[in-house]
Amino acid sequence: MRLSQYLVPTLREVPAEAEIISHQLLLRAGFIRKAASGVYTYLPLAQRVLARIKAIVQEEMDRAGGQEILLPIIQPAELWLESGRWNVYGPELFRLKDRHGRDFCLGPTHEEIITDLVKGDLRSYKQLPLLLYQIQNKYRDERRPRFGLMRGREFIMKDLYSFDRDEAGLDVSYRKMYDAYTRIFERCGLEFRPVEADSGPIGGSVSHEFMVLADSGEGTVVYCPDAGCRYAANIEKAVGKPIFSGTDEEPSPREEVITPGMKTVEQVTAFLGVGADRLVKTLLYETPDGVVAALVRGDREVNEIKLQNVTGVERLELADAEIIRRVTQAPVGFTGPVGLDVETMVVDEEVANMVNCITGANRADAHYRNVNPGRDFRPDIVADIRVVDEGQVCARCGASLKSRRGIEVGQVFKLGTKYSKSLNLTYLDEQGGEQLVVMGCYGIGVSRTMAAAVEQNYDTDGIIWPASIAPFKVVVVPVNTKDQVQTELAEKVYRDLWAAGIDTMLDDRTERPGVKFKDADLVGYPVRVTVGKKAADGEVEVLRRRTREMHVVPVANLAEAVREVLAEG
RNA sequence: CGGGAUGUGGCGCAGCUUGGUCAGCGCGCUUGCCUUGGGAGCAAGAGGCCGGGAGUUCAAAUCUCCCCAUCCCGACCA
Repeated sequence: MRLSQYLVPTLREVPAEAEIISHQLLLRAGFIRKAASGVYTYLPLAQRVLARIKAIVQEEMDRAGGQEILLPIIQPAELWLESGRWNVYGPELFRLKDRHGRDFCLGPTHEEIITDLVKGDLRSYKQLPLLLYQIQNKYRDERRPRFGLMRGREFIMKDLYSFDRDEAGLDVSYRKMYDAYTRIFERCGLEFRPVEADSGPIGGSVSHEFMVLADSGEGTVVYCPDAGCRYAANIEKAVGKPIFSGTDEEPSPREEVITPGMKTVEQVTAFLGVGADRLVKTLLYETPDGVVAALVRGDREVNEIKLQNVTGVERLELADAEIIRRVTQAPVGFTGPVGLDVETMVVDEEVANMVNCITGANRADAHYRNVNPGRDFRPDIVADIRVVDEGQVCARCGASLKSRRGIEVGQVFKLGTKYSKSLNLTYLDEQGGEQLVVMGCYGIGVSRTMAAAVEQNYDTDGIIWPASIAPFKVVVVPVNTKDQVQTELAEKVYRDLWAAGIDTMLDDRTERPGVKFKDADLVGYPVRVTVGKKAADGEVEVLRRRTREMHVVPVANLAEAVREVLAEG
């Protein structure tokens, strides 16, 4: 391609709307333009990067036995009504009507339509396992689109669905996908980590997320630094070793202490001169099934996802002051479990084993000392409901946990029979018996992966594409366009590189060299071939974008030299 | 959906408090000259219903009201 004719509208200044690096650089380097909030046009360079990522995904899906299909983006409401998600999905579902007033939606995901497809054509165990996938635009009317491609309303995603005859089959499919994902992100040149994840509203038993490590990530990965342990989980899911405090004491009689205006853990611990680990925080949550109390140690936070999982409630919202007053007869800050009347009392495992702890007294300006679980209050559920973050202790090996920010680029789920049961997806086994299909689903955010790659590969001058997904591997820059020797050699070099099978851009614009160098850095071609003064001697410079290592190479050896640099990523 | 902010040539912004002389700056773009190893210089140009509507006024980018769009901060997800 010739840059003089190729649409790469680079910007010198950072567009005001872009906050994070990938958004800024993709706009500045001429990869994307915004069409509407959370909706982007992919210009030629971006389209090429996406094509490379997709190709890697396709190769690995096919290698694992996947078969690619293309599903409709416009989906009829009937399927969604049948699965119940037409109402459950809420305002995030893009809905539309046709001219007859019939309801449709733009697919945010494809479980319904693919299950419907398989239901129609799957009869026998002989057809299993079946792995079907598609790569296409998906739509979610996000509350708040942000960070450019990271959280768009239109985005490109790969989804694979696995259909197996039993759990053992699902295990095999899941493993295949897990391995395929590892290969995909490795091939994309990303530093990532597979982590245990909560399966959330999609449901199912086991789930892993693939997180690209980057400070701009919206998620947090908690991991064990011990090389032999390798425990890693999303903070939503992470478990730690429970630490029991004060267990060496004998239970003492409960007593009330006056704590005027002491509403926060800090205030109470400072006032009473004890550590926060001796306090119990009691938080009230409003749910469709009534008020839920959640008890964690004073120095812990409640993990609402864990809480939701153990209580099984559909929604969960921190209670407001009015509800707290109604339930506890006290203002915010003095809630405690003693004599508390709630629908469900969930107690963190650390709290359940505490001796002589301090809690609110459900009375303004008062706390209790020497409260003892079991004796002074009775938990309905004892479970791990606390946030486990950096500094806590690894449940497996006892090391001190670390955490990092991450961008979720993929997630794999074991769905089991959740969907096949509700949609009655069955097959006939060898005995002619009807069996539920066991399913899994596996997603990769393709457009998000492109953005994540930028978040991880840039410097002050621009993007540094990993060679495997770069839009072009090489840019050829003649320094002086008035110098015929240089321009002719650049043309030859350009043709030679293409002939050698290396995707190359020729910067044939009549710009001064500085402009072309700046653009080359910004766009992020992994290799720059500079045709300058040494052109007369048949020599050019090969510059590696990432490290700025440069060597002078005779044109005859150029393709080989370029390949060597590219092999380094 | 709550909270905050912003909308002025392609991009980045000033002007708004104190209505009039206010349509302006830098970058980019076009043409010419010049220059050619890190976003050069000179000169001449093109380009804007000041987000939209309604009002106030002799007069509105500027004041008022309504709407729209966009971005940032909090609860969800790839």
